[in-house]
Amino acid sequence: MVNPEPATVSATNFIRDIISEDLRNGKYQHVQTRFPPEPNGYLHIGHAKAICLDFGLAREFGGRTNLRFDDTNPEKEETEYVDSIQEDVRWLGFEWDGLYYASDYFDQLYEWAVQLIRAGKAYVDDLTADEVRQRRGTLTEPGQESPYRNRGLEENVDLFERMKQGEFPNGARSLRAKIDMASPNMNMRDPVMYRIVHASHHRTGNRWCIYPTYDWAHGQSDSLERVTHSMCTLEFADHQPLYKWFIEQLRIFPSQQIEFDRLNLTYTLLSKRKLLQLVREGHVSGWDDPRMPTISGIRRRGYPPQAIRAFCAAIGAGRTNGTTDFAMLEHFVREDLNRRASRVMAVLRPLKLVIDNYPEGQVEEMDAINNPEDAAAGSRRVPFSRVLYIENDDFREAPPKGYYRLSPGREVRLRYGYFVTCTSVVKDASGSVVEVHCTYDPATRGGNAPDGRKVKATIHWVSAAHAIAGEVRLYDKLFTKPDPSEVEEGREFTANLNPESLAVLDGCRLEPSLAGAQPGARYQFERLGYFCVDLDSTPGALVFNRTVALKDTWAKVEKKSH
RNA sequence: UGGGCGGUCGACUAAUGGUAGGUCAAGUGCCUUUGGAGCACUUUGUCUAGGUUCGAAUCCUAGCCGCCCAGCCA
Repeated sequence: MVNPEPATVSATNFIRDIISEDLRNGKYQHVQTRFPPEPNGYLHIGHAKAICLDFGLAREFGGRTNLRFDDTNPEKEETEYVDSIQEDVRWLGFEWDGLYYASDYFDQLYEWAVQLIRAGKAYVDDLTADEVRQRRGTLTEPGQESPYRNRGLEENVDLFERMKQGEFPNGARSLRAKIDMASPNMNMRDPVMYRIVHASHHRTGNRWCIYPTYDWAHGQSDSLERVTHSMCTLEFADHQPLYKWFIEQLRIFPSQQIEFDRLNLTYTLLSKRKLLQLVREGHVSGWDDPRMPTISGIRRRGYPPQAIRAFCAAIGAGRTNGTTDFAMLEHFVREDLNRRASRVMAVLRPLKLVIDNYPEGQVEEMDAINNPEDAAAGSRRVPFSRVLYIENDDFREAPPKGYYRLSPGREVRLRYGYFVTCTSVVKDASGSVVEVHCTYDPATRGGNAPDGRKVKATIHWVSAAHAIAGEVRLYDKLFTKPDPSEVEEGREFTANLNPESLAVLDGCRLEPSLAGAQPGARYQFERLGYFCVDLDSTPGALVFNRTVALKDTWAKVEKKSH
């Protein structure tokens, strides 16, 4: 097979070990997982790691995975996000077994809350959020109990019912679990279960004006779905005792939570809040700007889902906080595209090349291999003629040491064309080279010299008369610092934005086979990088995004000599 | 400072008391009709100090360092 599907998850990780053991010793008979995003933003590469774990591990053990939207906060959540999340999960290559919303469980949650009240385990508090905060205590000092903590059962039930009926304004009262204000675990200091929010919910409309907090809804939602292994990120480890407390009080199905480390990437921000800020303030064109680490952004950038999965498998999952090199992600993108992308020739910064001894008006169709990594990809024909465009970078009037490409008197190979030798240049008034003249050796057709002589460089080209025009967008890192959140006092992370993260090249020249290329199609522009057709393309005006550049040894050498 | 969770090459990750291995990055060479790809090789690591053991990255003790928690966000 040309493109073997890489493993969805790494050969081993501690979560797999736990699941295997749970199945072996009978703690659970099956595997049920869930991916529980809040629909308040777009999914990003960090979520991809969680998705690969949630869906990948369940798939591996013959289990099931639900997609559940944790929509407990009507003020932040929108249908737009629900739609994008589903699209992104599918694009990554996964399909859910059940599609649920935490809001599906609002009635059950309410009923259970009443049950806890009647059991003396929850109470309505009249304190405001500020007052609750003042009494919470600190990391080292216990909190104080609310004066409303011990009011009567019936009064609690009545008040809670009236909260639901909408008798009180936002924030006037809350329902709190009655646990332990002196607990060293802040989550156990009578956490809020319900707050009053008179806001319309994207699914339940105006039916409710009290909404469960995440802590109250999450564990019970898992339990209702019979989730066996509930994976989440490390910061929720402190909440586990609370979830267990609820489950024990209610005597419901015990889901097991397993925390793993969040993905961090160099030069990348993975905070929904900051990503939203980039969008709102117009630093990027939208959630799907190809520079964004969102799934929709990297999709538009041209990253293949297989590459994302291979990357997630490679980084694994553990419990140590770290930061993965962005280069690791790019490696998997290149590795995937190298095997699958068709090669074409495109000249981004055109320089005219005239072959003086090539017959005027003659056109030859040269055979070009579509993908040297995949014989099945076949070949195509590329028109060759007397006037070509070559890459501006591929000619130097005064070549530095180690530069192999074209320069006066030097012979190079035109890929799939002929050997040409530079004879002269034409300059404009300012002294820059605008045209290069050469002669070609007719015996080298296709790029082979019968006499066996070698050239040190092969450069790409397009025939001036046959090339089609196109726009190419060159993307670079969005931030200049490995840790974009590292800023001087009083500055914002936006100060680290890379002003050169986008360079738009107009007037690029593409080989004619690219005419009609469809949005999303991926190619390798030989010697330059991987590019994909952007959504902004129209039939007559192609736009390409640079997905990732090819590794460039020469650039490295040149940089070192400076 | 109370509680929770962690510390293995520069980065990510294996080794589950028995040879510290893989991937990325970096470097060197080979090869090449992409300065791509591929191939070969190289450099660098168990936080510290004690202890248990024939044997410790792994177990114990004590330190040190890092991350998380004081939203009616998730």
